[in-house]
Amino acid sequence: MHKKTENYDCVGNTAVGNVPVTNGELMLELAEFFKLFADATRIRILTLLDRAELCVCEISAALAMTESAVSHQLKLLRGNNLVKSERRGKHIYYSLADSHVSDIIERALDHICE
Amino acid sequence: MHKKTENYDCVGNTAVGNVPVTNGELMLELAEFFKLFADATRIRILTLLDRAELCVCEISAALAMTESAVSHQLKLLRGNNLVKSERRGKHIYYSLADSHVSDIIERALDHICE
DNA sequence: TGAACAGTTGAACGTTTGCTCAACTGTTCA
DNA sequence: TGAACAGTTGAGCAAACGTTCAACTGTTCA
Repeated sequence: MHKKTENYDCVGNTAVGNVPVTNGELMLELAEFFKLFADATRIRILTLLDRAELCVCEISAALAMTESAVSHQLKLLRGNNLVKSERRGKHIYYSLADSHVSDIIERALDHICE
Repeated sequence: MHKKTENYDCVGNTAVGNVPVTNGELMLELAEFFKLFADATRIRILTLLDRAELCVCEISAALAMTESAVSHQLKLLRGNNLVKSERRGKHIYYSLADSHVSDIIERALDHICE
């Protein structure tokens, strides 16, 4: 059995998009970003919103989930600027904040479908 | 307080890339795929391998983690065809299985860096 | 005003996840 | 052969996660 070994001094080395690899800061940010897509509920919400602007009760109906569960996920997505919201009367309407979002999902679909 | 409501019949409706949205099958597969990127250790491994083919001990040294921890993650990545491995003598060398991988990471970086 | 609807929030929970540890397999080389 | 190196694996554990539940805020409309 073996233990932790010394870290390379990789500062200055670059990889994907001229980005330092082994030092965690940006890599952690990247992982946090992918986490937003790493749940079926959130992906379904994002894909719904790519199709149309929807209020919470429409989303929860479409997904057959409680408004509470959906609201928790929307809060996460909103907090990370993947979606934006706007109250109109009784309803709060959500839509994608950014065209990058569907872009990234589409790219992943390419991979999955060979 | 409110309870679950009825599901829309969304079969046939399409969104991103002509893909049904609310029925879980593909959305779940998509989420599973993003989960592979949703961890700093795995992202760092993938980004390292995008730069060069490396054996486990090199990766574990670069990340300052035990070979065991790295090996567990490599097993996951290998099982999902993101990386491939090849034994040469004492060492087992890993490399990216697919050019889509760095493509997807690069796209996410675009988003993060505004 | 107050009842009903729409949505949010925090605590509690069961599940999933990532690492550690120890034991194991496979390869080299003396 | 056997010791040393390289890597894998399963069990165990702590932390993170997603849903539920109940209580709350905000808006409408009669």
